[in-house]
Amino acid sequence: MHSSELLKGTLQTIVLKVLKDHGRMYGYEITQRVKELSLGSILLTEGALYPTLHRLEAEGLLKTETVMLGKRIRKYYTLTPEGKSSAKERVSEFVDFIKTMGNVLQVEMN
Amino acid sequence: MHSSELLKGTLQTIVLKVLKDHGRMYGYEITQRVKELSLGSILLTEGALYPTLHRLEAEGLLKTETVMLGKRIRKYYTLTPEGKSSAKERVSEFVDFIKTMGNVLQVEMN
DNA sequence: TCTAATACCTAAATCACTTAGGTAATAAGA
DNA sequence: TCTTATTACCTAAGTGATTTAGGTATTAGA
Repeated sequence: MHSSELLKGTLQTIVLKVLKDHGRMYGYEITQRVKELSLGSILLTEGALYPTLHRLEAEGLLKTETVMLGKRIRKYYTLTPEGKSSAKERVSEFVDFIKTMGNVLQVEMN
Repeated sequence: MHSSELLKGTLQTIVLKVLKDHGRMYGYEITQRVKELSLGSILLTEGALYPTLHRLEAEGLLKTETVMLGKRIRKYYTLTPEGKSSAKERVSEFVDFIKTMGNVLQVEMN
């Protein structure tokens, strides 16, 4: 049961931060890791994930490494230096956003 | 006005909760209140707000009262009982979402 | 053996929100 | 007093991230 509407706009932040914390990862692995970390509540769809990975790569935030496992292709993604600072920036943006929302909604979040 | 992308999906929650906390309000007043509470970082656009108010009303979460101030129209919105429970539900959904994001992004939010 | 899971991908459709208008009354300022 | 800013409502076309709905193919498990 994922928080559908609220999740919008967070995909890039999630991908960048998860890659920052776990290092080299491939697409499918990211979906599984996020599922784990969110206790099953965030299920990234591949239709959103892959285009996002490609976009982040095109923007120079990620670099790829294609590996063959037998006959199966696997594309590993790693943060570039710009990707790392972008990850940090996006997370702090998110934290700011949460603080602001805490004020607006008058809720304590801890 | 920073976190534009992150704000998506939060408009209904904001409107419902602000109305719950402040009682009877009109559209323009909501934009001003949210601006205040967010210290200027959340500026609701009227193009998003008014259709949202109309939708919430159509769904039975808000009821309206039109008042004439001299020659000027003002439409006050109040939560219906369903609106009140919906506000509570959406806020707790948001809090859950934040907790989940805290786990995924590995950040403490307090 | 055949289904589930792994693993990559694209593209049309969706829909909340932005952008860009519109009308009009009132307050403030030059 | 004229003009601009602010208040106050509204709609509709365009945008763009995400969903939905496909596609291909390998490997593990029942």
